[in-house]
Amino acid sequence: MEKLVFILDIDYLITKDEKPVIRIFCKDENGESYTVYYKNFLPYFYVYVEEEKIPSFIEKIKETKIAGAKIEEIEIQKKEFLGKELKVLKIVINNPKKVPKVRKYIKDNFEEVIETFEYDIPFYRRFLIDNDISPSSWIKVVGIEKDKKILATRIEKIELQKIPKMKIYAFDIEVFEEKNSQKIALISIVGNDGFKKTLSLEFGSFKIENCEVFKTEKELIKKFVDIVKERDPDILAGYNTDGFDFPLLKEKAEKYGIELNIGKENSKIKTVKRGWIKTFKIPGRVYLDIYVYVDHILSPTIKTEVLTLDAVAKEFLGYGKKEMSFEEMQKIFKEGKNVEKIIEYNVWDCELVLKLLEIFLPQLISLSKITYLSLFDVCRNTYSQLVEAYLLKNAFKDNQIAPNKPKHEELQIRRLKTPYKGAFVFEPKTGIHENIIVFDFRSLYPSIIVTHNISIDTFNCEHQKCKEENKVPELNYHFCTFKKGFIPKHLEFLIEERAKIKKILKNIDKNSEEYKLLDSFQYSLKILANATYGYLGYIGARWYKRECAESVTAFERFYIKNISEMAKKFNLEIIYGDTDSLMVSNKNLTREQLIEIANNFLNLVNNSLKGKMELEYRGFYIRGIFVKRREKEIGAKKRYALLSESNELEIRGFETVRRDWCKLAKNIQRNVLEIILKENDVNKAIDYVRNEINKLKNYDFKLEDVTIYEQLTKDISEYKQISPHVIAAKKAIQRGINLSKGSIIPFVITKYGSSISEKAEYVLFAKKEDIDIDYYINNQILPAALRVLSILNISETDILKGTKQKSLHQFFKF
DNA sequence: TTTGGTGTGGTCTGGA
DNA sequence: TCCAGACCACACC
Repeated sequence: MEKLVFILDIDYLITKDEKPVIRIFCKDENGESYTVYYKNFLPYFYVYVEEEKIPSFIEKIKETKIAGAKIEEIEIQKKEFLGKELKVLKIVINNPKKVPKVRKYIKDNFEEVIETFEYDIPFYRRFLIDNDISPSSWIKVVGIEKDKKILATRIEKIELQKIPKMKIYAFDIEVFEEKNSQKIALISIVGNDGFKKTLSLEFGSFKIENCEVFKTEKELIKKFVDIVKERDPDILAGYNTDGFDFPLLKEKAEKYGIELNIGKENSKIKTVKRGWIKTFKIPGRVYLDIYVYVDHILSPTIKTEVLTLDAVAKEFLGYGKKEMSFEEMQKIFKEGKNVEKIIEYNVWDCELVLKLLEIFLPQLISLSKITYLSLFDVCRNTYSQLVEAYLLKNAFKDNQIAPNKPKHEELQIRRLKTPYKGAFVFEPKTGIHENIIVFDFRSLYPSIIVTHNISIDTFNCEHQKCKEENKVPELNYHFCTFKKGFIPKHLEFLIEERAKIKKILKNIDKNSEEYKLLDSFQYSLKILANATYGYLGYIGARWYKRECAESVTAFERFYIKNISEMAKKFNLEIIYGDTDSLMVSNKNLTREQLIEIANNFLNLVNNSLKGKMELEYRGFYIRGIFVKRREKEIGAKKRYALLSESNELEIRGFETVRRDWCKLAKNIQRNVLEIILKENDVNKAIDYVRNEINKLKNYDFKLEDVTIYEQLTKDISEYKQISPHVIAAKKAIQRGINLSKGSIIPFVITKYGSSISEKAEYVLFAKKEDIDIDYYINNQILPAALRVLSILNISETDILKGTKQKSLHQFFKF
């Protein structure tokens, strides 16, 4: 028979005779689930042996058992390794689990073995790569079917864009804390098929639809297991379920002797260690913890400073969680009144996860298609791992051998290298400027890599021509111009695919499914393209090449300085610029004149740029402010605010956009910027700040307004300098709060203590009366406000004592 | 074993 | 007591 199916998850089994069977969980067009078994694929790795000793080496290892594994086949292959041809032996063995041992044995026991390669690629990925099958795509399976199980004799990839309807379920657990013990009080499960259920322990009496009450945790967990098995979702998702819900569920299940066999075919969940992070595999289902995806991939591109479900939902959906504090919830549990409210809250969390998944799943699927990683892996990987997976898959296609991951020793060497010189940042012209035009290079780093063919295999080639025509500025490096490098080749593919998709997107309905899918695809391509430069300089990378990363920034400096010189020739004054952007202005020109000149400049620049390089017009700004560095006369880089023509403020670097300043100071600074840039009214700004300070003095504020958030970036014992947030954390830990490396500490500064650190207190244990008003005036509000106002010659005294109005007309032209 | 370098600014720390 | 430098967090691109 023949069957068209969509791959959801993939793993393998080992038969009794120690042979692997690839197992693919999938769905057909009608939404029916199938499991495909495929036996015709064996694990292997490569051995690089001194050429003249190849025959004798083969003789020695052939037909022997090594480290308990059988060698099935040895094949001599010609491959390419970092630009050089390499003759290697492909060693095929019977059992994927034995690959590390066999490899180690061969490496350790045969002198003629120079190196071993590709021994650490997970078997499921090896299968996909070698057969050019991407997960999250359609395949045609040929074989014998019985009870939705297919024993496949052949598997072929099929190009098809659509995605079958999937059964997606989200779950969430709430706990009840009592006498140092934690009980699972509630589990809600919500599906995209309309299924909705809450399992609850007994708390007083309440009646609510779709809720089932249990006397014990044990019964409750059992029911959870039953529901998952019975509803049989394709995808099971949650928010921070790797870190909280599943570890708790596992602990309790073990305690009560319940089997968490919620996988397909009754298989049990497995704990998987990824580095020092634990996660859980549910065989046959796609288990996604979207918090991990947000944390690893989305966090740098989103605005919110905390990654709670509430904040992330607000950013992507426009609405957040239902309101309920932990304390309130515990009180409700304890008193057994109003439990409905918690159930509603808990179910809503699941709904949010489902809603977020509508946005994230297409992205995950796209990334999975590009990298050949499973959805499970894509969801939990970091940038470097995504880039590496993409390169790994393409290495096979190009007959390249992948470099090995650096071992401990190599890592040490790489770590010790001093950082290389990075991007160029202009010193801003301080003050308020009017009529500002901003340009930036479109995807600068990817463009440089492609245009200058920056790659390990093209680095410092022998050709004289390349030395002359593709030399790196400031450095004694050059890159080959005859042969396309491995990295630029595949980076260019990403850029071009993205351009194609963006073109298509222009002509389709923004609300259509197709648009969402393609838009996610182009976004995924962008993520990978932008991460490639960083990957080259990442010490943990297989394709690490410091000189390549160094060359990219050298070209960056060359280009940005070049165009700034050209801009000057056009009578454009350089206000500021950072890495790939340039801000220009000219006091003596009108808006229209300026835009015309800018266009001429842009044309000239783009005509002179080659390859993928392109300068873009980002926008015209009515006004902008650039401030000075603290106690210094020079302009502060990376701190400015621009007012766009649509009257919106774009604020960069200021305290307003930082997490480690209290809301009060941040709001005041933002409003000062608004008043200055929009209304041009300095006196109003001064009055405003003075008034806010008075409000503070009168205790007219909320505790959350004065809360400062800072992260514990290391283990608490590792701190050499005890900062306020560290003290606050220490105090909180003593009082039983669970805080560790990675926690974000909300704290306030109180009156009690001599140093600021001593005065720091975890916000939960502070009251309004404890607040050190002077600290907030002198160390929060005033610095934040004066950062902006001092550029207009306003001083602390002007705000605190000054009653006379400043005449400031000289700063503005009307 | 959490892509890169550049940059600002607060607080602490220890020696003058 | 003062101050420079170290430490630390977080932003920009």
